[in-house]
Amino acid sequence: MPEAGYLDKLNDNQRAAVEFGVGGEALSPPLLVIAGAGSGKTNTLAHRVAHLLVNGADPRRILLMTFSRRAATELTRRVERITAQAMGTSVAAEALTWAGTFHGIGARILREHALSIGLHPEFSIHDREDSSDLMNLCRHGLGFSKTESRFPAKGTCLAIYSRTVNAETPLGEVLRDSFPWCAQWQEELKQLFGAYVQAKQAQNVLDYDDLLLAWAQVMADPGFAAHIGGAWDHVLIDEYQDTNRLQARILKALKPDGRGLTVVGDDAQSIYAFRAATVRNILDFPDSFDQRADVITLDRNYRSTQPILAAANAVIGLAKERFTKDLWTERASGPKPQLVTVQTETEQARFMVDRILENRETGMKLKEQAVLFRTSSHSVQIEAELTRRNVPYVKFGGLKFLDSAHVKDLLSFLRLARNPRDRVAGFRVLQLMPGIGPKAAGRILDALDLAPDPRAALADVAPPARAGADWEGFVEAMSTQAAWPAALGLARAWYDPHLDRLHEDAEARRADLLQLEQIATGYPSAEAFLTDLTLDPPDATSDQAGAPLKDEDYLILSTIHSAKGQEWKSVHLLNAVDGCMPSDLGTGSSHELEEERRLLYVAMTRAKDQLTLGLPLRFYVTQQTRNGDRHVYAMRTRFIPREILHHFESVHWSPVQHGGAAQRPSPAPIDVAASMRQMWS
DNA sequence: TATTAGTCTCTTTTT
DNA sequence: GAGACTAATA
Repeated sequence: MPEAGYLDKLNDNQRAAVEFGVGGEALSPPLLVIAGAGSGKTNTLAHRVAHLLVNGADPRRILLMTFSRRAATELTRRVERITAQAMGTSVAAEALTWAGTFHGIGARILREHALSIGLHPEFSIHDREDSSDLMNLCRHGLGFSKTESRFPAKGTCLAIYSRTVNAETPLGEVLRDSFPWCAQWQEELKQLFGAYVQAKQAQNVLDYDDLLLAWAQVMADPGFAAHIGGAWDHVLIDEYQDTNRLQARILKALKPDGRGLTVVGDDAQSIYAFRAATVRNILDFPDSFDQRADVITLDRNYRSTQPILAAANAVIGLAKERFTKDLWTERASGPKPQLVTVQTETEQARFMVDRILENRETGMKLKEQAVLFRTSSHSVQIEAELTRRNVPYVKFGGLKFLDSAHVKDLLSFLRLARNPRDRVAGFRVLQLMPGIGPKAAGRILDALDLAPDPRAALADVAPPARAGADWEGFVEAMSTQAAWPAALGLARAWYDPHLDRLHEDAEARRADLLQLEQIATGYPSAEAFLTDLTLDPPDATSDQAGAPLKDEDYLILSTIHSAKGQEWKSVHLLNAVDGCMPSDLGTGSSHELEEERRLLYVAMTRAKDQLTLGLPLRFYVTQQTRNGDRHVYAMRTRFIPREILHHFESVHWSPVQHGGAAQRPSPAPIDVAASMRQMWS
């Protein structure tokens, strides 16, 4: 009998979730764990996996699907620790080979079985940007860019396509419910999507949706489904409230009777409906198998103090529909969350940074604090203030490393070298050379398309006169077969002169590319590198003020979406005003409005000890400049109405009382320290 | 045909 | 304040 002491620290419900159905003769019946914010969800899930291992489960036959790769890594790390404690020897985390996101696992399965399901094993994966570029090519090809009244933009087309696929809903319904202003284009869109799918197949590429769609489609074959599903005894899914119908269908096909299946989630934290996630998945889960799934609820919160939790409960308590109970905690002491009224966003930024540095003086590290916001662009003011006062920070969400032009250029070259039929990559790369525009690029790609061996055909292509010497270098770089990771060095050597010509700030961008090469050396192959980079791009861009070193202390800035699953001692939420929370784009249907409410709830429940909501009375809007006034007078968010205001402490702050607005605020202590260190480093 | 300058619209959250 | 499309120019 294995040592069971490792379960002692769990509470009764957590323990029930961990031990449910483990150790019996058969696989456990389906289990749904409703885990409220801060209820020890990850810990419970990790313990359940560890408990399975301790009871003899084979780690290679466990499938763990989480929302992000970061979550998967964290989970496997904890499993390793717990098993080490329980069994003395550690089950190597590498043995848990099947841990990742739905998309990541899908990509892996499709690649492994590519030949038997009619896919090319070297297919490339398009990220959203690439996908909308391809959609745009199709859109032009069909002549929809020249319609009399304006045809939906490429991004909108892709969003509509993506929703029909992920929600498994007919186009007509999607248009009616989510994109009513595009409803007149139904026939054209249908035609466009047909062309888009054809283009993807001809070019040997899959987009994000295909990773799920193709997976789901091969699972429709009972023999194949049994083969794939039989590879795992236990399937555990985290953040189940953020899965969509397509994902639910895959899950059902993997484990038709639900045995061995565990899903964990919290309907109050469902914030990805815009990506076709539906809370119905979690609500309908118990009844979707012959044997009804058991439900275990974790409602004890270990994270936040009572006043913070009370305020969060009050906010979510006003939701129209709700299925989980209020959370409770024994962390009684602590101040109420503060609602801080300031005049402008600039003042808000100044106040927040003051508060953050005050906290730091009392011993709270920057890393233990975070600034959260609804929209990536809301952070510009605070970023400026942090830079001015020399406070290091890292921003999550918003612009990614991969979104910058130079990184995309280089990766496109790499992709084109692997897969010369990848038209999006080709279109981009060719136009980097002077004298080649859309027309010439299209002509060259057409020639490659017709050739049986596109790589060889490249040498025969007549280059446009003006491309000249650049063209020769390009053909040479394309036809050189280099081993990995030397191939990336080769690509960079090719790109280098173009970088100088195209960008003013070539030096900064060159540093990014060097960093990319560093990352690349950690991967065994170009495929693995490109796939990983597309499915799980690095968050931070390096051109931000002093990209902090790993061991240095830095503040976290994050969108609320990217803050999922995290926690900090002190959380500062920007712009708790109507128009930002809820976003004025998200107030269309009550459906969307409820999601915005949950978003506020998620933000508030990230805080352990201190929660501050900023309330600028006036903020600038970039919208509706034609109406003249560049700013708007804001109201407190509608999600904190007067009835629940007593859960908060209202504060007015103005720079005059706090050191004076006229004189320059004296530099913060950290400023001095940092610059002194810099003198000698 | 490529490039540039100028006018227009739309602006979230992410795998 | 950027991307998309158009018109004018090299």
